[in-house]
Amino acid sequence: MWNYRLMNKFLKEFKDRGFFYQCTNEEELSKLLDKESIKAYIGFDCTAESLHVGSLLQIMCLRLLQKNGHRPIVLLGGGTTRIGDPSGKDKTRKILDEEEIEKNIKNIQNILKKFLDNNNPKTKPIFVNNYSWLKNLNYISFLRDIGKHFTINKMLTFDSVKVRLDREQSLSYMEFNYMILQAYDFLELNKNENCVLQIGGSDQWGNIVNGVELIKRYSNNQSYGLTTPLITLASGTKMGKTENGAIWLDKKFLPVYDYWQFWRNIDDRDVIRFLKIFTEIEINDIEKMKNDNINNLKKLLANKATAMLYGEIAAMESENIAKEAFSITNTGSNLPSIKIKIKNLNQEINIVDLVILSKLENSKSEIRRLIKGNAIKINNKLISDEKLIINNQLFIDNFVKLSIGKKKHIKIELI
RNA sequence: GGAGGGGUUCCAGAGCGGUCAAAUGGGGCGGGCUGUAAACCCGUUGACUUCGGUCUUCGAAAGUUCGAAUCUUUCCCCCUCCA
Repeated sequence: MWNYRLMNKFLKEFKDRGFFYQCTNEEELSKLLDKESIKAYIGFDCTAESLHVGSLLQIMCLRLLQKNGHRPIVLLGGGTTRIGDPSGKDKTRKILDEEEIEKNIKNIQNILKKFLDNNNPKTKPIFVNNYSWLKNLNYISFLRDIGKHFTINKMLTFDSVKVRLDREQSLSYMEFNYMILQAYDFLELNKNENCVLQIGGSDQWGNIVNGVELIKRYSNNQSYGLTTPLITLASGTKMGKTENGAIWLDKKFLPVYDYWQFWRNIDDRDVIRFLKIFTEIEINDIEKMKNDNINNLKKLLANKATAMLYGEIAAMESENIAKEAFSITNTGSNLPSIKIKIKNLNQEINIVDLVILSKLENSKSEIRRLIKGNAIKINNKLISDEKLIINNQLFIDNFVKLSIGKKKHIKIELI
């Protein structure tokens, strides 16, 4: 009996770190990975202009492949995004126009490049866009060559389809075809790039298996599928989206400091698990840390995760900003700043209007409520009067520190 | 095609002529406790306000009424059952 100790190094780490959910044939895949350097692909959806932490696990998989000498293929779903994956979706998504998709692809590709090693010729990522082969498909020949390998009977049993049918939510023929197209992508990459493995989230299992089977039937080649679990937070919610918006992997949409804070504020129960998944600290070292001070571990997580995307310096800066923001003795000269024109201040300004200018809040009622709830501070001093007039004298070296609640701190600077 | 049920504030879901900016729960936000955690407790959750009020909301439009989320008409959309 084949056992864990004989497992391939990549696969072992994949499991140890908590990336593993299902595999089409673990033993064979392990042997193959031992024998040669392979190409594996992960597909990314291009419905949004950027990726968010929900995709980070897949990105870590790509890095792990590289680390073990395998070559990742990044498939940007330029074609399939035009269709929309029904998996996990209640309703048909709105269909994006061409320009938007092209823009998204470009942006997403840039993000991925930041995470990957683009220099080693052996493991350098290959970026492909499935639109390049899907756009020219001939319907009749596609049905004859590919369509004949799929039975409706089986397609109807897939979760993505079943859920929609069970709830009597309409599923368009277009979306119904998504799984065939994804299977076809795998076949295409298998033929042209000799790609033998597809990795994806657990919700992609059905689509991945379809690909493996299609390849088998069409060209009698063996290929493999590997899925990762859906990462949830201890609080039970899906990772990646908060009330205030998604945790984007792009500073255009989420400032570096906020990204750092996201990791810094992770639930205690998630810290060790996330260190394994989202950092590349050796597993053994993480095991040893289990009893370390939890807040230091969170900082470590925040620093490592931020450094991976934005570099060590940016991570350090974020840590320093946090130190300032949360210390009461400091007025926080390095805090993120909002610049307002001196003439807007016009000698004096009402506190409520000042907060509006800071753009941290956009409703005056809300600001008044916050003041009543002891949430607003200027230079660390609690504001209790909503009619307070702020004048130049409060500005030290031309700035004031404005705090809303415990976590939002900025510097307002006069220019 | 026939017969019914429904669309309410971020979500779920009450209300069914005035006391409704709309119960309750969830979520969010803020405060307390702490550790920038969890749990728990408290407050808050349309906008503007000279804090007296004012304005905009209950699928859309028109109407009845002193007064409508609540009644009428038309329209749009969703669901259940039958064919």
